[in-house]
Amino acid sequence: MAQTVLNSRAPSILVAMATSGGKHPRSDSKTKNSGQHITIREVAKAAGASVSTISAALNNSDYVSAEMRSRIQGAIKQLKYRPNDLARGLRLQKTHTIAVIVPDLSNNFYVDVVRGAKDYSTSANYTVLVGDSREKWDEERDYLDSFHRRRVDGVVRVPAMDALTKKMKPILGNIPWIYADRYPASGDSSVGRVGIDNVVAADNATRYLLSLGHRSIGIISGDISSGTSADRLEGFLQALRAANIRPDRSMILAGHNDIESGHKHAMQLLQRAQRPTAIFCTNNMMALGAFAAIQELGMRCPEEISLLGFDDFYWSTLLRPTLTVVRQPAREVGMIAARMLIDHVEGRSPIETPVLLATQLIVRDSCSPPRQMNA
Amino acid sequence: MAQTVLNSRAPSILVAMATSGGKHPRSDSKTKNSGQHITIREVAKAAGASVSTISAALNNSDYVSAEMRSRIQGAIKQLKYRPNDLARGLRLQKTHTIAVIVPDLSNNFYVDVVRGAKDYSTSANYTVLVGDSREKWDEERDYLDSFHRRRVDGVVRVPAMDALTKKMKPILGNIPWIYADRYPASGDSSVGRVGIDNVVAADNATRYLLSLGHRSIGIISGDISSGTSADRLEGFLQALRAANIRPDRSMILAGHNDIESGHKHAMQLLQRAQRPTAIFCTNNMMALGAFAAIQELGMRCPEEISLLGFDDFYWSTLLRPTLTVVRQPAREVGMIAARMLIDHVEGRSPIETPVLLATQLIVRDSCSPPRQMNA
DNA sequence: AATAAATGCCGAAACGTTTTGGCAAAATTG
DNA sequence: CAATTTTGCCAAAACGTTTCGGCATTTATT
Repeated sequence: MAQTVLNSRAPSILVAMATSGGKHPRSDSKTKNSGQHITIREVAKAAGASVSTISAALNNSDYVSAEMRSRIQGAIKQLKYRPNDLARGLRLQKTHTIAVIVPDLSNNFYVDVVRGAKDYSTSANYTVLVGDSREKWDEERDYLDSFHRRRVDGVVRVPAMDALTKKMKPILGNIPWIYADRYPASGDSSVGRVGIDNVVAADNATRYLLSLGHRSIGIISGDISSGTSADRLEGFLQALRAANIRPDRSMILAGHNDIESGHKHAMQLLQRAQRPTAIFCTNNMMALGAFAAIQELGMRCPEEISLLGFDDFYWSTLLRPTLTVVRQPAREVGMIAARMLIDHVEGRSPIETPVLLATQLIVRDSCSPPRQMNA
Repeated sequence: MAQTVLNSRAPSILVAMATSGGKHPRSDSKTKNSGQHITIREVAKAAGASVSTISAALNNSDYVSAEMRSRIQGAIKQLKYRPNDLARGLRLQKTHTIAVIVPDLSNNFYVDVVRGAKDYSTSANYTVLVGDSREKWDEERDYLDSFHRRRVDGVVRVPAMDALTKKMKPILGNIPWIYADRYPASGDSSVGRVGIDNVVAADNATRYLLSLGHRSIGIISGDISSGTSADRLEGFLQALRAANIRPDRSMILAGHNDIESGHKHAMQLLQRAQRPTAIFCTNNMMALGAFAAIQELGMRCPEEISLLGFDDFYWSTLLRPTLTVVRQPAREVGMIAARMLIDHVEGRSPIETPVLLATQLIVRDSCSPPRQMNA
């Protein structure tokens, strides 16, 4: 058992032999096909039929006699024939493929969006390609470009945070796309968008905090180039106004939807002389950052500070305290996005857009009434 | 069970739904191309050159004059031409694409594997397709089939747990594949495999528990149809033997690498009359399940029970206690798998296989010396 | 200056499918 | 039984690239 143990750093590249030999070794003289894969042509030969008949049998339409059909099946099985989707897509001018690009696959919310899109697509006989931009426009652009070159039939897009102002038409051309979850404040769109009703979600969440007695609430929201973040902030403010509380601008911080900015801004809020009694984070990563900040400062949650997050994790209940969050129907967002996109692609009449799904406030342990003011 | 479609109020965008009319508007009578995308042919026309010259310029090889080249660039930019990778792949009999299939994208370990593979591939001018089998062979097979039909140049495979006995050749044909992380006990392989040295990783981890004074250690390992799990169990036993401890078979439980089986088996271990003082879980999901079980039973960790896991999470430090784990270089596993696969695809001489990377024991708070026996 | 070689470009043939129009034979009709 | 339709199959033309062999020019070599 010769086991090579490589240091993870080891860059050792064992190099190149001659690339391609001068001669192309044509081994089989029987069939014209030179290479790797068996083609419909070889199936035809084996079944004693013509190429077009094989194709007809494959797309089981048309007139193919039962006998011929079974002969073809036999040949296919025996040769282990697999259709070439490149050729198919080229000829058909249709790939039966959609792409889904999300900003962060390590965020389970987006994994669920992807899975939703995948499941719907599968049921509609489409396959999906997934991209993971890691919140970087450059990566997103590269993915979109690649999707374009592969001629996907459409894309479900959750833009990276720094990509919200980018124009899509130059990148995607005629390929339709739909926004899921996030969407740009500027209304560049193609098929529409699906997400949640961010305003009412944030409004409800904030009302919950108010109902507990909180009057001084900090919010760590996303960048307002995102319509999503803007809406959540809007909902927050709306709830405050409804309760006749004047929002304190210094309590409103714009993060970047990642752990770091959640942490940074929570630190900032918590170390003020007049600190809030509750913090509302408008996405899950920032909530995690805030959670960490609270732990670091040794503050007791929820006794000293309440924390309200967005999006649920499957491991939310393992944290102490367990996290109270606004749960979004991630999977449904993905499913509906895929559905709308595919409907559009297939020329079916579109449903109204934007589609806004309802959220749910999952009350757990991280929020409680604030301590007495002078405690 | 979210409520669906609530359009209620249209917040920012009223969105014109001017999508496709019933008729297909054939606007351009000039070019032969009927449809969506601009082709190299139209670029040729615009640049006043032949198709083959455009191609030559594109693959910037060959003899193309500077003047012609810039004229072509101009036409490309103006028409927003994007090469069609379907046609390209068909002609070239090579897609410059590899696929990566992992069993669970909601497990961050695999996200990192994917990202590693993606980053290496990008640097080598390959793109990657990712599949997420959710631990189900059926889904994995469908993905592999799709990859085959797309004629990917190779696949990095982390098999689903119930897929370890399946033969690949019938599915993938001549497409080469490499195992990453998990591998089947039966040595069906193509390019080789890359992972960690599971035996020594588990051995080291176990020795650590022994060094703390634990003598009664439960292990929740994966199914032994997985070579990976078998190796980890082997390392565990090896460490016990080296310490002259006779392994207690009833302390060895085979889980399924998911939260549920971690939970179930931990419950079982913890509710025995003679319960272990430490539990070793050989993957991260099972560790989480065990963690939950401990919390549920209201046991104090590490005082009453030590817990040692596999794989790190980015949020491991948010749990209380923080988790002591064996950290695997997930990203490197992905990178090296991609490297070996691409090397193979391009006919370079392969490095020795299997490639086994070193792990690291991350000591945090979930393990401590056991309480006095009679406490 | 005559020849050879390099340069710059092009037409046509693939790559593996699907589709269209056609052609026989069989089945149906009058 | 003749005329028609249906059935079963096939050949060839696309789809958008790359590559191979040519063919003119120009440039280099005697």
